Parts: sequence; structure tokens; C-alpha cells
Amino acid sequence: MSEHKENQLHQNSRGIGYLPGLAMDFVIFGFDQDQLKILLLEYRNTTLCALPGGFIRESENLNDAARRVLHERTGLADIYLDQFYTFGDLARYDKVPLRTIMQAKGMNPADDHWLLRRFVSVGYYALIDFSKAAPVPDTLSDTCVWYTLENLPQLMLDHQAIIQKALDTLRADLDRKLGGNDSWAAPLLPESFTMRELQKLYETILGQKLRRSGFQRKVLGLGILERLEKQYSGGAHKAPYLYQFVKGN
Amino acid sequence: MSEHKENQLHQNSRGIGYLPGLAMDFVIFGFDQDQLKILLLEYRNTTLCALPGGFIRESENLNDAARRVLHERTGLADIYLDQFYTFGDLARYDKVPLRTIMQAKGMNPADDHWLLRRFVSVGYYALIDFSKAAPVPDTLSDTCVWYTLENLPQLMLDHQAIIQKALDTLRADLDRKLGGNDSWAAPLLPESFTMRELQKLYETILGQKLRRSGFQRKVLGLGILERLEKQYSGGAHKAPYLYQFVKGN
DNA sequence: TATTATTGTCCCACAATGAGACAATATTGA
DNA sequence: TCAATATTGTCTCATTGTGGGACAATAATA
Repeated sequence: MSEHKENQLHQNSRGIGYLPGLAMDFVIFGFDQDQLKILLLEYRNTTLCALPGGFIRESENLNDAARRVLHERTGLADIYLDQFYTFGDLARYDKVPLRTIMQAKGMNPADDHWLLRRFVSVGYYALIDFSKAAPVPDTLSDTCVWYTLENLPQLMLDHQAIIQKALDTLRADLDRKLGGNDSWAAPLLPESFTMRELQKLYETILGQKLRRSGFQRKVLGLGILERLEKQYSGGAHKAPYLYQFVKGN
Repeated sequence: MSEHKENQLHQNSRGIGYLPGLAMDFVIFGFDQDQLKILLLEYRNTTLCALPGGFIRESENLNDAARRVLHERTGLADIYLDQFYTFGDLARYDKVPLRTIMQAKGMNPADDHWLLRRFVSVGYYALIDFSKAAPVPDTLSDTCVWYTLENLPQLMLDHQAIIQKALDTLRADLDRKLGGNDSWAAPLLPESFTMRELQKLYETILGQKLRRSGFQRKVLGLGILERLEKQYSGGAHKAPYLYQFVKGN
């Protein structure tokens, strides 16, 4: 829930107020070396990790706030961003780890400190270009770290469940998103890529192997790929074609 | 937005507080006479209609609040309920119609009255048994009225867009929901029904005609229907079988 | 120059789907 | 009483999509 954010007061020093009780959490996916990764925040002096999150300014659209926070955390703009669920269980909110973090930061918050009150959190997931991201931690956390999906650390609150839900949504929407003529996968891959790389991406997101011929047949049939010249530099085998997503349709 | 709810104060007379700035809106679907209908609230002395909505108590899970409000508005429990999107645009919130409604109720709210402030609203849609619902208006509205989808009146704020989004989600999820062994369609149909009725329901939700033989083949193949004896009472034609959803799986 | 790993393509069996044909049969009305 | 009518249950056929693998082509390596 991102209750850990850049300003320690609900009304920051420049007088910009945030909506009370409402937060956003981000599941930021990147793809590197055949692995799907997620950006997490770590807190020094604690073993706690959390999803990046943020708050909504009083005169800011919810989705604009999401883009703003994502830009602040990754340095990236024009991101593929999807709102997937809003988490509002009471049980999800546990004061203890938050207090631990704040105390590790030298704070001694009262029981009714706004950061310790209940939050409802809107979940977004984003697909970003791993190679272009320049992750920046927020003021409460110390580092941004990419974690592999299969190797996640202990997470704060219900962040594990949020990631699971994001992944479920991403998987369920994969095929439908492909049908559309929007190359959602573009940020996860280099400018041009081989069919194998694209298939690996699919397999990693879906968590299952796909058959080579079937995958090629299907994805080429969609007409979203443009075939380039071959690449003569790979391994000890026939050179694969390079592809890129057809632009601007 | 549902900023129009049972208590005029954010802290009601019994001292139960609500989360500030957060609301829920409901797109309540019913099915009657081959038509998909939506439950709307009307305000006397105004031409305004709105979706039913509600607020979340300070110590209440978000999804519990949704079930509670739905029960208050329809008298029904154990409802099929799906959270589909959270609406947080500034533009969606317009004070003018709300003030009109409150004034029609004899109120004269100050500019910073809590009901006139910005709300973020979590959208839910529900599928309910039209014949068993006993709609009850809230304190700000005067009547509950079922409207046909194709014949919606002018709606407050962004409620038209909320309905559209709910419908899009419902359509997109139809087939996936079928795959699961949960008979989501049950509340929309009588206890037992003919294949034609089920097909009509599908066609109405999807907004398109389906082929008879294909529909039968597909839906029977799912194994979610139990065939009963024939019904001898219909029109001037061969009697159709009756079906019901197989229970408890 | 032979080996090796991987690629591009093709093939076949089978399942799913689109579109329709046709006999069966309650009710209606002559 | 019985033909007409509207609808139903089922079947067929062509077309398309999918699972699973075969096979030759070929860039690097040994």
C-alpha cells in the first residue's frame, strides 16, 4: 500500500494535500534475461520489502496520480499502466511493520498518525522497459530492487496477494490484449527481437511452456509483427529473423 | 458516486463513521421479459437519475460494505457481485446536480459540505433475481426504477460511463465465467428455464444474435446444465426441455 | 569439414465452429 | 378431427483452429 511515501505529512510542506485514506500500489513488471521481475522497495534496519506506492493529490485525477508516481519511481513516462483491483480489507492493514519502518527512520508516530490509519488502495500494474528504468526509492525506503517472480522476499501487509492478483489479471488479459493492435509487450522487449525472445516472454508471464510452431503460427497470424532482415551473430545455429512491432496502428 | 446516501452527515446519528472521500456505485442488472434492466434512483422535483451507491464504514471491509449496501437497496443477500473499476477523475464530479438534489430535499448545503466534495468511487456490478428484488430508495432519492439498457434516462455525473464500463466487463467475462463451475447466470433466470431463455439472456447481454445449434452445443458441452422433463405448456410448437444449473459444484 | 544447436516451414490428425437441413411435435384454428 | 404453424432437438458438412511433431536449412564451433 504505499503508505510509505515521499512526505511524512498528509499535507506536505508546499501545501499540496492528498486524499485521505486512499493510496495506490504498483506492481511494476520488467523483463530481463528471460525472467519476469518486479520492482520492490527495501527498508534499511528492517527485513521488510514493499511494493512502490503513492497517494493522490486533492486536485489530481486518479490515473494521472498513477502516472506521476510511476514516473517518480522509475523515471519513465508513457508507460503501459492498468488498474486491476482496489483493495479494501481491514485485515490487510497492519500497523506493526509500518511502525517498525517509521521508527527505523527515527520517527515515533502516535497511534493515530495518518500513516497508521486504515487505507484503501487502488492496485495498478505496469509493464516497463527494464533497460531504460532508473529506479528511485522514496523517502521512507532505502533502495529499489528488482526481484524475480519466483524469488520474492517476505512482503509487507497484503502485498503478496496484490502481486498475485496483478499477475492473474495480466495472464487473463494476455490474449485479449494481443488481439488489439496495441503492442503492449513492446516495453518489455528490445526494439527488435527474435521469435524465441517473444515466446520466452509469453512463457514467463504465463508460467508455462508453449509449442514453438503453434506460437509462431498464432502470433504471425495477428499481423502485429514486422519481419526484418536476419541477424548473423547468435549461436551455433541457423540465424533467426528479427521482428519488431508494427508501429502506429 | 452514490454521494446520495442514507445519512446526511458523514458521521451518522449512531456515531458510525464512514471513510471520507470514498464511495461505491452499483450497476445492478436484472433480467425480465427478455430484457436486461438496470436499477436506478430518481429524485422528485428534478429530472435526475443516478446509480445506487453507498459509503464504507470505518471498520468494514470494502467488499462487505458492497454487500451491505446492495442488501439495503434490494433486500437480497448472497448476490453475485463483482468489483470492476475504480473511478477517480476530477471531471466526473460536478457539484451542481448534487446541490440541486439536496436543495429539492430542503437542504441548503455549504460549499464545503462533505457531500459536495470530491469522491473516488469503486464500481461494482451485480446480477440479481429480478423477481425476488424489493428495491428500496435511499433517503435522498424518492423511487427505485428499473430501466431497460437501451432506454436509459439522463444520468448524473459520469454514471453513464460507469454503466458502459460495467457492461463491457460483464461481456468480456461472460465466457470465462461460464468455464468456471459457478452458475453466475442463475440469479437472472427462474429456477428452471428453457434453452431459448438462456440463449436470450446471452444475446441480450452480448447485444448480438447467436446461432441456435452452436449455442446449444457449446453450453451443453460445459456440463453445467441438468436436463429435466419436458414442459407441456408453451406455444404452438414442440415442447422444449427444461434445464437447471447443476448445484453445488 | 563434420558436428551441433536452433530455426523456418510444412504436415497430419483431431477438435472446435459456422451455417444450415430436417424430422418431431404441442398448440391453434378451421 | 385434422391440417397448419412455430419451434425444438438433432444431425450433417465444410471450414477453421490447435496439438504435436517431422524435416531440411544453416551459422557457429571444433
